[in-house]
Amino acid sequence: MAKELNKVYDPKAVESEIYKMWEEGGYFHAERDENKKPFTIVMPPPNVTGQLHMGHAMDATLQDSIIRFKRMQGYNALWLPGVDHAGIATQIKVEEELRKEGLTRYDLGREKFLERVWDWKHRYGNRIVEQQKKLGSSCDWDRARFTMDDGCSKAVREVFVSLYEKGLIYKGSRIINWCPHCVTALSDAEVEYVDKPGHLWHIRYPLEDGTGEVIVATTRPETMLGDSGVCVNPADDRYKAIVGKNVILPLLNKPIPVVADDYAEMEFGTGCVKMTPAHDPNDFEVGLRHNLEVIRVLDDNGRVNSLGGKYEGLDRYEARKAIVADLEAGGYLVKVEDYSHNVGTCYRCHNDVEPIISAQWFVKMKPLAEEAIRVVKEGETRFVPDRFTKTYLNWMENVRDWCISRQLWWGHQIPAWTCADCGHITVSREDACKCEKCGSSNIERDPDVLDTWFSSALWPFETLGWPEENADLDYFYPTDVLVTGYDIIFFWVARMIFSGCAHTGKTPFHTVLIHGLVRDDKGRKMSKSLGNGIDPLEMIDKYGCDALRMNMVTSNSPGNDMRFYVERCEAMRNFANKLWNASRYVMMNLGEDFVPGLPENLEISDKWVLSKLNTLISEVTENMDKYELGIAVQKVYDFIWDTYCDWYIELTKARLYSEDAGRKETALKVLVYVLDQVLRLLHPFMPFITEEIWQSLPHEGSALIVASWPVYSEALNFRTEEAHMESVMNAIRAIRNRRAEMNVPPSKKATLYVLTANPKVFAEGEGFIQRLAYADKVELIDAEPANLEGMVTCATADAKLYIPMGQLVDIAKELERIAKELEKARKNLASLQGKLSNENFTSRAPEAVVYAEREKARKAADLIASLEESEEALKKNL
RNA sequence: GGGAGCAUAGCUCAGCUGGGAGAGCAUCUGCCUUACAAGCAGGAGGUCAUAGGUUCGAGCCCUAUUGUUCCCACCA
Repeated sequence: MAKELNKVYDPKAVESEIYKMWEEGGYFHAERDENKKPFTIVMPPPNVTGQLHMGHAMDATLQDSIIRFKRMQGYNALWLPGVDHAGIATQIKVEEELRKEGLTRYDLGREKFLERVWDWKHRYGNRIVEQQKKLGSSCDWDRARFTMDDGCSKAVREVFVSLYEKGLIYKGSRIINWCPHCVTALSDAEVEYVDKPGHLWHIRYPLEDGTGEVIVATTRPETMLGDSGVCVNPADDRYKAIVGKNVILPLLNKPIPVVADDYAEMEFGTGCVKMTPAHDPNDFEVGLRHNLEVIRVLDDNGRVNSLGGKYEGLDRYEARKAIVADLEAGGYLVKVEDYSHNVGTCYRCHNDVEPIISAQWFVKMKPLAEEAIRVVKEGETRFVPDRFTKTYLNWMENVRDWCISRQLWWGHQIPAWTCADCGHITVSREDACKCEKCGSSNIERDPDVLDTWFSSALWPFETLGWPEENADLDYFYPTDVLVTGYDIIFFWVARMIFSGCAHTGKTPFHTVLIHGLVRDDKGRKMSKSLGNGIDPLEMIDKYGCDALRMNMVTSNSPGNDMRFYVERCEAMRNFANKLWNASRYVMMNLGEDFVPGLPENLEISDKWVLSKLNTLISEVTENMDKYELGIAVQKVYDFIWDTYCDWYIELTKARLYSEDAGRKETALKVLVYVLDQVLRLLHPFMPFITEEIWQSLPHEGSALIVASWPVYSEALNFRTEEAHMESVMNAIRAIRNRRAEMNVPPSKKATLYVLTANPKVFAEGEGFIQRLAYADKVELIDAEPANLEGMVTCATADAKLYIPMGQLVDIAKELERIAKELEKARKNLASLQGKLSNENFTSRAPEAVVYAEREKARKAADLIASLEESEEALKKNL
């Protein structure tokens, strides 16, 4: 049974094998089972164009840890994966490929282009999935979905049509965010505002009647080509006389009216604002109120169109230059100020976004937001950490209609057909062939596709077969936890919540676990352009998947960003190695006939470790339940390294090397038992190494991945033995301490005399003290040695230990040290006594706390007494 | 303009329901002690940003301040 194990853990040798074993064993697959409670997580689908990055690693580690924990707890755990078609990103990728062939998508035409994209998807679409497997993700790959597969497409169509029927989707001309580079409309969420240095140009607009002029200020002078008015505040005395008059728009030399509207603020600039209804949302509103002409002067590529007179064809920034120059030459430019302002940029290509009036499709958000607000307010969906509730509600309460049409080819094409004869729009679940109003077959399908996030919003239920009624949907939906970064709360989480509520009548998950961003070691966002990204696959290659996962989950708390340190991978690799070697030690000592199980004749150290393990189990389970993965894993780490390796293994050595087969057997059984339990606790975080070791240990069941999660057992609580063991350990620490101070190497052994009020405890601990405190012999004594010459003393709360060190001991120095220790102990006691003599404390603090303080005071007093005795005795020897 | 996070050892961060502060890395000392030098044993290093307050007791709760990061918002 015991395999020959390498001295150094080699992740590469085991990871792919273990993963294959899991996959072939079908452990990732979840089938409906009415006898088990389901636990479902849907994976945020990575872009089909995606390359695995640290964000994925974070996402996957958290989700996989949770799903593995739940699976071990006996839930029917389903982690549902999939891939997103990623409209713009994918289309751009394929267009780039085409460009290398000297082609554009227009050369191919829509149909051929889409074939090309599908072709690309079939070739490269699986790459991200293969990379995810390297992270150890235990997803149900059999159920993997794609946002453009037939089922999802059907769901999208159903949602679009039903919202349209309810009047919650409409087509209208609005000011939208237009990206001239991607040549499509964007939603508000897809615009990133960046503070950019710019200018404020003050321009003179003469009155038509020659009686004066007004001066307007603008950050975007090129938009003046589309000006159709000037606005002043109705309460502004300076301009009351000119309201209703016309001013002459410079360069174009045309009259435009002066209107009065509250929108113009008297304090800002001159109090006059130029109105460009086609290129500014506020101006558009003002224009509606005052019947101003809407003059769109930029085309889809951001160039001035035919309404721009001599500037036609110029790019918006070239036009700006030309116009400013002409204004200056014509004497219209009053002044130019430096001015920093917020510019909207496209979240995909980072070019400046242009507000443009355009006919687009929108989702009416207010009615949908109501329920989405309610479910969160009433706790049906809860954010972890809680503070993101506010972020979410704030957004949802102020949400504006969602622009969902995109001028792309790759995506779900809008199921709307416009009739060329009567102009009616037919929206239909089935492809329409004639106008539903006039019956004409002269209809044309809307060329636009839907925002990628429109289909992502349906992810939790479209992946389970919605809109078909089916048993899987009933069983696994609503899902349980959604894990994602705070950067896509608006894009995705919010939209899933309102979509789930609207279409299934249920909030799609009860918990949203939010994590932060993974940054580089200088705290910068990892990005392609900075070149500071660290490749998770490279880390896996170097340190192993488990080490990378541990890096993600330790020293990290929900919602907070983390910096990625390669050193931490190294530290976690070391931890893996530590566990590996501890296991190797255990297995090396197992005989062929070893039978696992908890033995009857437990010794003090066994009870100590079992009791500690028991506490660990209950704490870790509690932490996991509260999604405190970082805290949970830290406790397991500490237990394995400190409790199990540094202490328990050392404590068992005397028995393992002894002739007493019975005692050896007991020790081994406990060693194996505790190791088995601790492997289970660690498995969600370090799945590979734990499975590999577990498989080598004697075990019941096929695999650790489906082994049961440890449970707290009252029968394994050994409080008294735990305390006794700790008191022996304290003595060992005290001696090691003294020896280290005196630079005595371990090889130099000495006899040890122990004077204690608890001889029974120390008699039981004799062997430990001898072995771990480097004594050649331990003797219990019942009185202070008469001669303390050459004797080192160590005092703990319940024991005094004497080590004859001959020449090494300088009595004067010993006295000095004892004096120092005494001072410290007295201070400590004084503070404890102060507290205990405080009536307020003893009466108001919880009993357990008061009791603990009394115990501390008692121990401190004992220590002082003991130190004083030593001091006295040593003085005699001076 | 609104909202939020963060400020703890030299560095990066934990610290769960308030009971006298921890880890990793770095550093210093001594060890190849037959699982592990990717290790063992020991040490040094913190007015928990500042000032108040609540409490028997505050890193943790409240208020204000400073610094810093982020999100949201249509002031030309």
